[in-house]
Amino acid sequence: MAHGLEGRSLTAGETRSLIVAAADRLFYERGYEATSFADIAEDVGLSRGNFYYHFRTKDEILEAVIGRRMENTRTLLEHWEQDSEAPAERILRFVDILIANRSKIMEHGCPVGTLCIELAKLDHAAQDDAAELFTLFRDWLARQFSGLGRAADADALALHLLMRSQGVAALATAFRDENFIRREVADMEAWLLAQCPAATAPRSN
Amino acid sequence: MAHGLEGRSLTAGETRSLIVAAADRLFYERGYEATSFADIAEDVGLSRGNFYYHFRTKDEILEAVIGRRMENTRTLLEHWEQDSEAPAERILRFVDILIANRSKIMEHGCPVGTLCIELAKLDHAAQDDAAELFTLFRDWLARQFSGLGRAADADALALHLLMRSQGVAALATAFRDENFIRREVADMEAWLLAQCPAATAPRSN
DNA sequence: AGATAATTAGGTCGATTGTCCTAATGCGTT
DNA sequence: AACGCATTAGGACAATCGACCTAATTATCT
Repeated sequence: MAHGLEGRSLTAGETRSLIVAAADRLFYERGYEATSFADIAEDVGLSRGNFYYHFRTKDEILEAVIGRRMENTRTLLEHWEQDSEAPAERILRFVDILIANRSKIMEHGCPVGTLCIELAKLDHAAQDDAAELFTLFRDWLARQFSGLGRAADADALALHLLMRSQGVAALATAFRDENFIRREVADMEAWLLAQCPAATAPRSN
Repeated sequence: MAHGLEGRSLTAGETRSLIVAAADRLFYERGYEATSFADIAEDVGLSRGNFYYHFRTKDEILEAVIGRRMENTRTLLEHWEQDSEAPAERILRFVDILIANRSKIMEHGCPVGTLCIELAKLDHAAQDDAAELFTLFRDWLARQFSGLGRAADADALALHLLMRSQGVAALATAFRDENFIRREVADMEAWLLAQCPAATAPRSN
């Protein structure tokens, strides 16, 4: 067991967290619809009856998973903001997700993008909540571009970078081409430098 | 009825085509897994039993749908090649899909990209066949870039453009923002001009 | 027209889905 | 020790899934 609480039984909140963590991973790897109650319960090691005690509907689990991702994303972005001083460096952290997570991305795509697409096709009530995950990155990136002296088009630049990362993830999954990821990440980094008005790049715009 | 064959009953091949066309649309709009035999049969107006006469498994339908899309895509690319002389113009045709299909894209994403992602998550046997749809565009675009004098990096440029269109489609679905699509399409067109060595652009590379 | 093949309709199969219920167990408090 | 509450296990529910079969109908050919 990985939770490190073998000595005693779990509180309801802890069990709930284990369920949400398992659902998070399974929704990402297999998709929301393709993941059943039984799949999650088996993954956590619970009976389906016990599972129902914590979550009564599948929509409830989805909401909890999205909430968990929101929280994790907020934490991640805060850490990036603390670790790096320069906005450009922070943005590079975002771009490097594609490299760091390349294996999982080539297998299952981007967790956020694929969830949004699936929920859109299902016309699911939570599709706007899932899109909020994108908004988190969007606003954070826009703030970094503002700090880079591009306040006027910060949101457009943020969307552009998000767009690129989504495109790279999608094609990386289809072609399973790691070199393609590295090449496009390098291109994004070059693009980023070109967007920096006061940067060291001798390129004139 | 839209098939214009009311006067007589349909041959097996015609019924089969209707099934594949309906499955094509439903797989796109709702997703592969979320579309059932009954959904397709009802859409075409057939009984499930009759349906089974034409397709014995769901994988068979998927293969037929992919085959249909392959054929349609080949035809589309050939027409683009016939309608336009200049490679740059042809590439613009590709980019303009995002504008022409913006409504459906904002609802259900890109037909090719979303299918590839879903099949990847299901670890479906046909995922490589679906990726061949991308290859069709990839090779066609690479030929156009070669004709543009960029034979050396034609494939990389083709993948880059594919990547952009995928990214735009994904974010357009999540945010349902038509202005975003138009802005990114304009950016892609500007990028395309910049890639043309003999173009009017005074940019030196 | 009659025989043969192609096509269709309707029903059924076991498995799985999300959802729900009840009985049993664990645990802290008195 | 006994109570009360939180948690769990295991089964059961109707509905739906992909898949399959058979009988009836229609079309085609001799």
